[in-house]
Amino acid sequence: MANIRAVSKLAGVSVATVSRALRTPDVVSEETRKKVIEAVKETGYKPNMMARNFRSKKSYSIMVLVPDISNPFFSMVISGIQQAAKKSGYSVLLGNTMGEVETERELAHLLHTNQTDGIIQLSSRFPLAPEDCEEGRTPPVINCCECVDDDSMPTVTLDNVGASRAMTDHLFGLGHKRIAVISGPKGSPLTVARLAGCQAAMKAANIPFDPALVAEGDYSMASGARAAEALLCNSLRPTAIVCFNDEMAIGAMQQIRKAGLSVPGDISITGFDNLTFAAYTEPPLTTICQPSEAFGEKAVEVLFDIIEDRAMPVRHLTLPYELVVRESTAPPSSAG
Amino acid sequence: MANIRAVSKLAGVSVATVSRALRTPDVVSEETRKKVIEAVKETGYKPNMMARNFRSKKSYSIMVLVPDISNPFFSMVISGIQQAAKKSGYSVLLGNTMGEVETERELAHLLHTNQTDGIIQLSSRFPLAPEDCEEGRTPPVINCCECVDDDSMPTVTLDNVGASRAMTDHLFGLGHKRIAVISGPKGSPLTVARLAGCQAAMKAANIPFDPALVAEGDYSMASGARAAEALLCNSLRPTAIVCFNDEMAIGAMQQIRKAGLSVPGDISITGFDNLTFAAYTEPPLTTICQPSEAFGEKAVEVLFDIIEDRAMPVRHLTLPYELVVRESTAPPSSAG
DNA sequence: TTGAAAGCGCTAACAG
DNA sequence: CTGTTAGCGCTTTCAA
Repeated sequence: MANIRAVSKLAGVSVATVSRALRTPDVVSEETRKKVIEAVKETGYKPNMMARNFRSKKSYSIMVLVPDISNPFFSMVISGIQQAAKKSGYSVLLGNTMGEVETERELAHLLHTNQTDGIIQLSSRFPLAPEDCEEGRTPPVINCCECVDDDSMPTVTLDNVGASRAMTDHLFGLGHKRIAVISGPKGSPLTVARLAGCQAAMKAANIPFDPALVAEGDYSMASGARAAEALLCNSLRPTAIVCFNDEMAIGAMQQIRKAGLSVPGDISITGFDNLTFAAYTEPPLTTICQPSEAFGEKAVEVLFDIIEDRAMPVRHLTLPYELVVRESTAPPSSAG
Repeated sequence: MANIRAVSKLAGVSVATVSRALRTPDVVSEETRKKVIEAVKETGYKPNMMARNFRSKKSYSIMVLVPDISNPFFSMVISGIQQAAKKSGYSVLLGNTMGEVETERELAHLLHTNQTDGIIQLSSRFPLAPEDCEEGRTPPVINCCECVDDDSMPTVTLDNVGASRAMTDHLFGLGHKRIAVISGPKGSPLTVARLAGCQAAMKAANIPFDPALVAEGDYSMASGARAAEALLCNSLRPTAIVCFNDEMAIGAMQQIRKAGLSVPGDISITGFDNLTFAAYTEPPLTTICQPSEAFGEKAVEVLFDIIEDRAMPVRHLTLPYELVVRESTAPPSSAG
């Protein structure tokens, strides 16, 4: 492979000039630039990015940590990240963590070995090992589309409280009074936020909150089915179930069918995320649309603010949700 | 950040010795090794991978080109790739191409700028631009889980002919005679292979192949719905539809419901891929299970054979499918 | 087993 | 505007 020296020789200029002609063309004369371009073509020269990055102490890559890449919601966010990164000439390293702290830390370690310039974490944990972050400056690590307990980490997040409140209000508007919830892991910041939204709506509607109507899931379809099964055992059956993601809603719907009940005839179901699949369930799912691609774009912006040490880094960004009403919600049959 | 020189000073050895103690420990004396380890700890030294890679002319990363990362099947394959890559100390660069040739080439170009050591392409095209591959040696580019027309590119693929034949046979076994197909883009190698499987089964069963019963889709749910709509207009309605992926099957099922027909009562439906969602559709989907994670692992193996210039590179690998029978298939109602 | 020294390909002062 | 020069941090001969 031709290197910069070969080009400089052929063009009859110094290597520095070649470098400049390529990186900062406006700083070399028209004539030299032409000679260089010509020589580049002739030699088939491709700059060695490894050398370039090494020299400039930047990898021009960011890493996205994702608990489970086969979750379609995360893939859409990642898609947004990649698009935005590409615009700035960055590439995206994938870090599938399977939710394991150890794997997360291992991957986050790449930051300190100069293999990546920044990290976008899609789950709520701060990924750096304690020994990895004793520096004074803000580490280039941000969170995207999750809630985080400590706010040392910049975030791009949804108005989760507002969204779940809007969803609960939608059900109240249809006449539901006994509303159950299939939540994420209890205690996780995201669950806490969404639960708060539901409770706020109930409070405003003067309906007491019944903890027995909250079943815990882990965002998988199987867990949604299990949780629904538990809820159906309740002496007084709920007339609606708010699920904290679409997968659990899909699992719940299957379980409800198995129990011989119908959606929304007997029970209304709602999801969260608006996966492409949500429009194709039977019945199509009422859900909250998260701007997944925008999440990715914004996350990249915020991260670059830190990486490039900009004066005014945005710390916390909240993106808007949208309630998407489909056929999985309807007024309760035995109204009142 | 402490560098190798700082460590060597503190340990009272040369930088070469530090490098050796870290990379090839068995070649330095027990005593020196200890001194070095100690100094590494004290200084908090982390080797600069950018420098290391630059020096050794390897990026230790591979790139996966994927037409659409939000397709759950691809994400599972990618997950397998990442796991296998990590085992060998490689990281995975993501290349979402949105199916665009231009983007593919742009990304594949990273190979020639030393930003990646190899490419796993998840769609059927050879991704290198012509001007990028005039070398003598095999480019480190392989295909995974797609069929490819020219066999210059090594592949890891499914027995697609066998799988679609098995699926068609399953339907014959149930008594179906009029079987329609919702295929991928016509002419694409994958479509050709799967269609061949269906036709082989039909031929063996002495049932003539009717081109009017093949509707084209693009693997999206929406396209599956459209294709089903077209097929339902057919004067003689099919009793079963073989779809070339699960998403199109899901779209088709919705369309069939909309037409007031039932699955499998009026029409049996089959998919391909066995997405997690396939077990949760209404009714649960009969489909072909592809070993998606194994795809990734094998692909990495084959790619490494090329990257590391092994003597006996495997060129073409075929992985086994599995027929998963669920409730979307049943004997035709008006049998015969 | 270790050290000295060269140099990977490039960028970035600093002079001119 | 351009050339000279000095490295970036590491690995890898080559000698000792």
